[in-house]
Amino acid sequence: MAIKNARVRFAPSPTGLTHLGSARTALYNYLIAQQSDGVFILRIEDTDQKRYDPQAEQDLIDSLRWLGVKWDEGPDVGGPHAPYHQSKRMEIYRKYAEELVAKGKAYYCFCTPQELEQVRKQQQANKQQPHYSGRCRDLPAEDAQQRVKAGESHVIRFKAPKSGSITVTDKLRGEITVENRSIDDRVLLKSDGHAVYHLAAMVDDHEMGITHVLRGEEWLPSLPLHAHIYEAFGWEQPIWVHLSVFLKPSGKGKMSKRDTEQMRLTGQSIFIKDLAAMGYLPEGVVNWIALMGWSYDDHTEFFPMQDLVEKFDLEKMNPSPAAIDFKKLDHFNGLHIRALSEKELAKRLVPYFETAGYAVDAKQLAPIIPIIQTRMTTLDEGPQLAGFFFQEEVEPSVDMLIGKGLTATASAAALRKALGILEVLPEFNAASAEEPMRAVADELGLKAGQLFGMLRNVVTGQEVSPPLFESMEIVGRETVIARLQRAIKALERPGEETPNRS
RNA sequence: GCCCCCAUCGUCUAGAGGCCCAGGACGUGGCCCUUUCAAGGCUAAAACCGGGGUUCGAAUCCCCGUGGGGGCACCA
Repeated sequence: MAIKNARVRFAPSPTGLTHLGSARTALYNYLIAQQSDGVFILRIEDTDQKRYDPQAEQDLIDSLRWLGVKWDEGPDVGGPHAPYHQSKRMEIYRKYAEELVAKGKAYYCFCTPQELEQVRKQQQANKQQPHYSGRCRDLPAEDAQQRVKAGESHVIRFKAPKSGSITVTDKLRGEITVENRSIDDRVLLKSDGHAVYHLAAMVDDHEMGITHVLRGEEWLPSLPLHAHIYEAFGWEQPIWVHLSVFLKPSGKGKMSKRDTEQMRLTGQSIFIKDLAAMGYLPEGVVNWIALMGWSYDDHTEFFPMQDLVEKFDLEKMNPSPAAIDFKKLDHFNGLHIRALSEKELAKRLVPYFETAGYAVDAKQLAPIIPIIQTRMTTLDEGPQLAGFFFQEEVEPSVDMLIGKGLTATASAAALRKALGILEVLPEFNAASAEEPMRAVADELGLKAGQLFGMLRNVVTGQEVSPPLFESMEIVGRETVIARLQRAIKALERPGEETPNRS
């Protein structure tokens, strides 16, 4: 069932780095807007001035941009419902809060935080669900008005019904019914004049014409409250969709702050920013998180963004929590690396070579792409794999230069023989070098692998490398010869007569 | 303590009463390809939380239990 012209929003509270959970919520919203020819709004929920962090907001914008999740309206791009920072919409919330007071659906409360805290403690001690005492709930309107005018510090509280029950509908879970007496008289407007989430989000969603609210599961318990607020205003509710939470890789519980730090130490992270630095592709990350909680029924798992836009479907979402699996991210990242054009991959590799200390451009990278593309799971592996192409000199240990089951002298002799032939080869390329080298091995009674292994170490300086002859061609005859000569010299130094591991 | 949500291989999931002695993917083991490492191909092991119902028939519906998760702020 296709949605048309959805108006959706992602409304984070920038208090820390953007992580996978937020990214997925943003992604799903974006997909719905895209596929329905709708509008995706980015709204910043910064009504808690103590916790708001401008750096976190910048990180949010960078992370979303990097992922390719684009918004139509938002703080940086503007739009018909500006401003998009809730801290700049105070008067709007005040007006609506007063409206509820006038309707008898909310009331002024003069209880101090200390008083509330005390009551709460007592309730907890009595093993009761902490609820507002109701002390100001039935204050005569005149008196309350008077005290407000006199400048007495106050908040506005919602007057939740005390009897009966309410039934709300979540797209993934169906109808949820709760007793009204379990719903508290929550604060809507704080004494500092800022609205609380419960008011600000409802007002904005209504004013911005939001049709589908996709948000984290942690909001599910307050959904009945939100439904009551909508009812109090006489507004029509949006379609509510509560996304399951992400669990730790172990599947045991939500990621705690300590967990995330622990994870970063081991080279993994749930922060988008880190993932980018670690060499993951936005395509890989998007594909990965899209499939945590949603699936497509023909078993397809490879999804470029455009396909997600076409295929994503709220009906196929899964309400149960999902454990994060970084192995699967590696898999998707590899898939997307291989799906990149050679030109594009070269371009994306440049920064990783730069941070590894190689000053190369995409053009210099171009020839090596075909031989490294299937060998990478993350972009930062590029320099490890192919750095030797750009090094003046490689530094294999003497041990590495000795062929399997050979002595140093035998190894030196073999390399010398190979050198003699490579020097005079009429053409120096992968195709022309392989056969003669096989012949050399034959002649010396060596297995091809024995000789090739030595050559690999000599030319690349590493035991794991891209294919040998292709590498030699790219490195070039001159450098190959120089590296061979150096290796032979190292091998012929006295005292190296022990046979190598077999 | 109270409220809410969830429950299929180790993990992500397919499964909307017979198509399921449960399918795919990741990971793991084996084989093939191969100069290393990958990629690719083939293949194997691996799950319906438990108990009651309903029904001719239940992974699928209902109830209870258990387990897991989330929430109970002038935070979002």
